[in-house]
Amino acid sequence: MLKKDGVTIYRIAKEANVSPATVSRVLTGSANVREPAKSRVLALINKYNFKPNVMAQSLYLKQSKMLGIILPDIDHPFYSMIVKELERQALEKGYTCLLCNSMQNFSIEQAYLDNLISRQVDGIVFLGGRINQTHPTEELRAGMIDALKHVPIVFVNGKMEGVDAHTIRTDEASGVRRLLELLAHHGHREIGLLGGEVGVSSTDEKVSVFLETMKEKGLIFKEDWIHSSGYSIEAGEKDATHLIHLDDRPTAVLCMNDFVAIGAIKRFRKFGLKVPGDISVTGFDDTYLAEHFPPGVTSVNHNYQKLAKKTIETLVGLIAHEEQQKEAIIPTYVTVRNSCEEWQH
Amino acid sequence: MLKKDGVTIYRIAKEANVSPATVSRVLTGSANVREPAKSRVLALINKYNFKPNVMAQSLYLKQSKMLGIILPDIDHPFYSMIVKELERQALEKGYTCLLCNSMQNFSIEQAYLDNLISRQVDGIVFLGGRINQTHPTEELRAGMIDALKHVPIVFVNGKMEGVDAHTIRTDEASGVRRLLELLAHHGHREIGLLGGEVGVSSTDEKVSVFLETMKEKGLIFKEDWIHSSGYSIEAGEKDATHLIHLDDRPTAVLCMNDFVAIGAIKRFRKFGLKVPGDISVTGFDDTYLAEHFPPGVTSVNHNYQKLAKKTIETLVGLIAHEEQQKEAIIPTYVTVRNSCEEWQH
DNA sequence: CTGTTAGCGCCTTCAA
DNA sequence: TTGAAGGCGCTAACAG
Repeated sequence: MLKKDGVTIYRIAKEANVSPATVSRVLTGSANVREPAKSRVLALINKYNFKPNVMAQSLYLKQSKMLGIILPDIDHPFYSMIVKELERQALEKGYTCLLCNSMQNFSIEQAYLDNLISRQVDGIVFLGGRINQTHPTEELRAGMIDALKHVPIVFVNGKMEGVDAHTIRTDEASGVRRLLELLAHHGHREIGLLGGEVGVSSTDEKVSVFLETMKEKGLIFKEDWIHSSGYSIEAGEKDATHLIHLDDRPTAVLCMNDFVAIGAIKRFRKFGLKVPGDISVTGFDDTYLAEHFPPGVTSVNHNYQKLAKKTIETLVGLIAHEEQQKEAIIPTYVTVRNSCEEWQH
Repeated sequence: MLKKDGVTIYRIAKEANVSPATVSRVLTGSANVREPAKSRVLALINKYNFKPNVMAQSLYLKQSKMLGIILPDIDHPFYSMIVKELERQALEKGYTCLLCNSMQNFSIEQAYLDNLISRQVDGIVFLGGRINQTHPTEELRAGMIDALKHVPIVFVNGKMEGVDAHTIRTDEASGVRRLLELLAHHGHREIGLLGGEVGVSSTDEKVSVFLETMKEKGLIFKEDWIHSSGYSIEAGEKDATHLIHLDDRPTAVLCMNDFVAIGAIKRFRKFGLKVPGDISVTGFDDTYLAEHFPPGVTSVNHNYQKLAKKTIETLVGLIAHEEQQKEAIIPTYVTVRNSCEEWQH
C-alpha cells in the first residue's frame, strides 16, 4: 500500500557516489563536505528539485517547526487580522502555522487540540472559545490541562481558572475606561451597553468595568440600557432596537465590538435617529470596518502587531524552555472617528 | 539534542505486557485484540492521554492527511469565507489544513509552496497570487510546474498557461453578464467599470466580458469610465473620484468586488451623489459587507459552499489517483439589494 | 490472535 | 572529512 516513490537522500547519495550522511551534511550544513562531492550532490538536488522530507526530519529531531492556532471563526475581522500578524511573526521565526477554526463548536475545538498534539506541533496559540467562557465545563478545563502536559500553549485574551497557562491580553478594561472618559468629556451622562454574550469573559469583564467606571464617574445607567445578544451585526441591530422607543434613551452606547456597533448604527438610522447627532456609538477592535462604515466608528485598537509579536515570542520562548512572564498586557488605544460627538440637546 | 520524552506505543506495550504491534492494533483497529489485553492497553492509553505521533504514522503510510492552502490575504472577506468552507470540507474528509498567506509576495508564495511539499501535504489548494497573473514570469510558472510533479494542486479561480492543473472556477463571466442585464433592464445605458488591476486575470477577464457584453447590448461605454487601481476600499474611492466631475458621468458602475463598491459608494455620497438615485453601483463576491453596507450592495455570489466542496472533492479524488474533470465551473447568482435602481432622469 | 522484524527518510554519534 | 550504523515512533507483513 505504499504510494509515490519520491527522491530521497539515498538516491542522491548513490548517484553522487557518496554516503547518505554526506548528503545530509550538505543539506543541513552541519559539517563541511569537500568540493568535488559537494557540487555533485548540489547538482543532483537541483536536478531532482529534491525537497527533504520534513516529517522524517521532525521525527528524529523531535521538533516540527509547526505552530497550531485555534480560534472560533476566521471570518471575523478581529481574528483574521490577528491571524495574519501571528503568521507573519511565526514565519519570521521559521514556523509554519496550522490554522484551526473551531466554528464555535467545543467538540471540534477539542478534536483540533488533540489533532495538533498528535501532529507534534511545537506550540499552540489559543484564541476565544473555551478560554473565553467565564464558567467553562469541567470537561473543557480537563481537556486543556491535558493538552498543556503535551505542549506549550499561549492564551490570547482569555483565561481558565485552575489552568496554569501563559496569557497575552489586550488591556480591554482600560479600553472601556477610555471610551467612557471620551464620552463623558463630550458631555454624555447616560450611556448604554450593547452586544456580547453573558458568560463570555470578554463580555463579562467589559460589563463589570463599565458598571464600575460609570459609578465612579457618577454617570447614569439603567438596566434597560444593556442588551447582549451576541457579537454579530444582527445582534447589534437587535440590541439597538430595544433602545429606540425608550423615553429615557441613553445619549450614547458602548458596543462590544465593531460588528455590533455597525448593526446598532444601521438600526438607529433606520428609525430616524442621527448618529452621532441623536446618539453616539462606539465600537471595539478597530477593524477596517470601523474605519469605513459611515460615519466612521470610534473604536479601541488591540495593537494587533504588538499582540501577535508578544504572543509568538512567548510561545517560542516556552518551546526553547526559557522562562517567560506569566501574563503580558498589551496597551490599547482609541481611534477617534465620527460616531461620537458632543451632547448638546 | 533530543527533547521531551513522550509516551510511545513501546511504553504502553511494556506496561501492558503486550507487543508494540498489539498496541498499534487497538489504536488503529486494524485487527482484533483479545479482551484481557485490549482493556489493559486502553486503560494505559487513557491514563497517559496517549496521542499517537502522526508524523511517524505519516512517514510510514506515506500520507500526511494534511492539505495546504495558499492564498494572498486572509484578511479579505472573499478569502476568509472560502477558507472557512474549504476547511470544513477538508475536516469532513479527515484532512487538516495548513494555511499560508503569501501576503501578495511571490517569494513568500514560493517558499510556502516548497514548504508544503517538504511537509508532505497530500494536496494543495491554490488561490490568487501567481495563478491570477495574466502574464506570470517564467520563474513563477516553473515553480508551479515543479510543484505539480510533487503533489496534486487544484487551482481556484485561476490558471497558468502551460501548466496542466485542475481548476475549479466560479462563472465570473456570467456574473458580469447578469449584472449588466440587470442594469440594462433598469434602463441604464451608460455604465462604467471600477477597480481591479490590469494584468490580473480575474480583472482582465471581467473587463473583456464587460466590453463584449456592452457592445452586444448596444450600451454606451467610454474609456474615461474605466479605472483599475486595485481591490481595496481605497481603490474604490480613488476610482470613483474620477467619475464625479465628469459631465457625461455613467448612470451605473460595475465594481470588481464589494470592497471597491463600498469605496465607490462612500465617495459618491461624499460628493453629494445619491446611490442609487444618481448612480447605481454593483459589487462582486457577495461578502457580508455587501449585505450590511448601506444601502446594501447588489453583488454576485460565488456559491462558496459549492465552490469549496467541488475543490476539496477534486483534490481528494486526485490524491486517491482517481480521474477528475480538468475544469469545473461553479454557477454564480446575483443577490439583489438596494444599490441599483431604475434610471429615470 | 499475537510477537518479531523490517523499514518509512532523515540525522548524528562513532570510528576510520 | 567521510561512511557505517542505529534510532526517532509507528505500521504491516510474516510467522507462529
